[in-house]
Amino acid sequence: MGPRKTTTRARLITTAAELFRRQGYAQTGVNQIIQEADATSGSFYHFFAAKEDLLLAVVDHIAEVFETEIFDPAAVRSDDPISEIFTVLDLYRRQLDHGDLTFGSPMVSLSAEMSENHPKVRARLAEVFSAWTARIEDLVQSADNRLPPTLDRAAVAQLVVCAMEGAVLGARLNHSLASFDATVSQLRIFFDLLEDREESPRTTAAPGRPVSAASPRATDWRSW
Amino acid sequence: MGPRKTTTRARLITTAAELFRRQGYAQTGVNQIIQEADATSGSFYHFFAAKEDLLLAVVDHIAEVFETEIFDPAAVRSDDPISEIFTVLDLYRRQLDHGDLTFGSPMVSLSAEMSENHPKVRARLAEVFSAWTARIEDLVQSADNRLPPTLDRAAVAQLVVCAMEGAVLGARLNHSLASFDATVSQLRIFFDLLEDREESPRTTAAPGRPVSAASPRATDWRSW
DNA sequence: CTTAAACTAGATAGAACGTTCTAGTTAATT
DNA sequence: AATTAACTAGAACGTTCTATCTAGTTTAAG
Repeated sequence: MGPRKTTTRARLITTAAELFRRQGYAQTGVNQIIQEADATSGSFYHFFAAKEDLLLAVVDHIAEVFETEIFDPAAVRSDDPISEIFTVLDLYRRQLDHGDLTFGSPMVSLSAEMSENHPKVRARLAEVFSAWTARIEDLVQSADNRLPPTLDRAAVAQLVVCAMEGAVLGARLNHSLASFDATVSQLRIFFDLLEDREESPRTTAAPGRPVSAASPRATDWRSW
Repeated sequence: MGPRKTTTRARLITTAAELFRRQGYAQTGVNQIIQEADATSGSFYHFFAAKEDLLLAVVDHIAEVFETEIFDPAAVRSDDPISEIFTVLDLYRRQLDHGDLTFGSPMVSLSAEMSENHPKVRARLAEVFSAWTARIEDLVQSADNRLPPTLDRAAVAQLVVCAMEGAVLGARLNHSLASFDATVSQLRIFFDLLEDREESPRTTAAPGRPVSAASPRATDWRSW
């Protein structure tokens, strides 16, 4: 057998990732991918049985890039778990700016586009997002002693991830990172407030919370 | 002249809105829209010069539905501006459930899909989101006296909208409203914390806020 | 050097796409 | 009833799409 060290497959994947981000999956033709990756349809269908298989490879590639470019560096350069969350957000932010006045992440674009037409891809994307949320949740968990005990760690992590993804959508739409920055700044304030609480808890809960029944009282946050 | 009371145009728009939500714009063919709306290509191109013109009509339709089905009812049934924000979120939530185990809003799907290929549509979508954010910001502004004066009203509104849109993405992806609910619950806590502050302000700021330089001190929030 | 697999090349098939076209029908106005 | 515009109908056009096919080239192993 004669395996060959090749870059064609990799070029197809990275080219496709960028095109999918900019134009979407359906609006990107195989021919365009082939052209911009300096390949031919022969090569393409040698490596991928169908366009959708390339898509799956792209998703895996993105997930990997996120690990090596965002989560791992954030873990290295941060000691404090909460500031690590914001390091993740900052590193993510940098990935959004593509220099050409377009912003966005292939994950967000693909997540919105993939529907019941592509159940396998949808499932894979859900997995990746789930893993991200779990990583954030771990970080929240690590800051345990600084946060109110009744706080739902998983829910906080989901707010962070949802706000992040929504902010990416805004950045893409407005050609600007302004709403991303505003969103992060408010998350910062949220965490600050959560931490402040722990040092000086209130003795009474606020009256009149219209929706959430039986909201936890502030005095329950810490047993002292 | 003989104008005719017709429903064909409306049927095309609502059918397309639903198909665009489920499948995306590019993946939805004109033929499918025509079929499911019980129309023909003759009718289609009588009302719309091109597929993209239908898309613009769909976006306008969605914006209108949001006004009449979400923002207006929320304003009617709420007296308190902050609870009105959460009424909006709750009414939005109901729009997400389509009964067929698929969740999502056409706005989010289209926003992610529309790229530089469709600058006119992108601009219109940005307008609509901008209007939503402005409405939320107005509500935050109305709760002025209950919130810390240094709080950036626009930024809070952007957090709410971004979290909302990100949560829609999550709901779509996971076939579940769980992450939407979790996100809203944390927004609730955020607002509660902001309001609590006003009633029982702390006398010292928390130490060690890693990113935000010159964070406002708690004692500045209210002059008393 | 031989051989076989890995890979490349590009023409082409066959379906789906958005759109156009001509012809016909419906409904309001006079 | 006549007229005219609004609207419907569906076959057909040209393009673009994904995928296939046959043929050729490169690479590594024996």
